[in-house]
Amino acid sequence: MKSISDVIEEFILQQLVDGEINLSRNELANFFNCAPSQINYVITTRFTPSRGFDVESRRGGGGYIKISKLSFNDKANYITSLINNYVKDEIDYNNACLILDNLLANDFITDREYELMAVAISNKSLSNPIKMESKIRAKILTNLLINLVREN
Amino acid sequence: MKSISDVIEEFILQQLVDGEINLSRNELANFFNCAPSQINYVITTRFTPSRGFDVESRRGGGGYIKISKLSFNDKANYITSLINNYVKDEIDYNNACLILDNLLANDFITDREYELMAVAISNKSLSNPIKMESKIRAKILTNLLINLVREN
DNA sequence: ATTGTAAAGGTCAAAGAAAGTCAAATTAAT
DNA sequence: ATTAATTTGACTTTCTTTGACCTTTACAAT
Repeated sequence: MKSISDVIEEFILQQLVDGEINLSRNELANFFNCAPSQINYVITTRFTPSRGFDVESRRGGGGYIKISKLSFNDKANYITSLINNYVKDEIDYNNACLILDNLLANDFITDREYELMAVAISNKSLSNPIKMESKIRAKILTNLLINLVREN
Repeated sequence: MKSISDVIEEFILQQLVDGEINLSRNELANFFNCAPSQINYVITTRFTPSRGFDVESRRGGGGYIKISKLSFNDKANYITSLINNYVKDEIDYNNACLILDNLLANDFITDREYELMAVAISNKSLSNPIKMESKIRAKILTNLLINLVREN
């Protein structure tokens, strides 16, 4: 059975098609017949920055909760700064993995994607001393495929 | 003699005709009048990846166990044959993409994963004439990251 | 200007609801 | 008679729900 939190999440998501909504915590709680704090729970667990959302709110009379989809640019900036500050034009495998860890922790990539990326840049993939593109690529691709096969 | 585990296995298998089921561990245990952990036992012994099943679950309120059949029969063989027959030790970008197309068409990878893989092996990632691993890797990683930024 | 009050929303911790783990006890197979 | 497979249950971990109490804000009365 779907939890009430899931239902609320879906509901909010639907309203979010335009990129932004303003909602009233109490009204929403009332509508779904739940504790007002449940709305906070849904927001803190599902509408996190790492999932690409931004939330602002105001208390008191005429208070509100505004949820907006993170614009591309925020995410882009974050990743761009990773590129500029950490990757630069040279990086070893372990430091590269630290970056992947970071991406994963921020929910920018899934576990599977993490694996794909890690494999693509692994020493195993790159240990070809010859400069022929196609050979290197073949190795990378082979390792990506093996990774898919390995599963679990 | 048929054990209760066998019966539960059959039951699950029946529901699985559509390729996927969502079940509640407690309900099932209740239905079969067994310990909840027996469901785990059945799952870990019978619905393993190597038998072609994937299992995911969630705890807490609204928790569930989702079992799904891997859509392709012998995924490993299939992919291995791709490696052996098409990739070999050299492959150009366009042919590599044909393989990715194939994987995508078979639902072995998501759109995002397709992108990641394509970027990893793109000419852009590999056009470094120098044989220094770290530089090549940095390029690949950078392109993977840029790809993430582009997304959507 | 100051203060009081009601109307929001915020926090946090306890209770509840699932599922997971592990190992002991039992049962089946060889 | 051993070994392997199954069954059970106590204990753990994770996620959700609820409620009591806190803080901020707008507005009206002084």
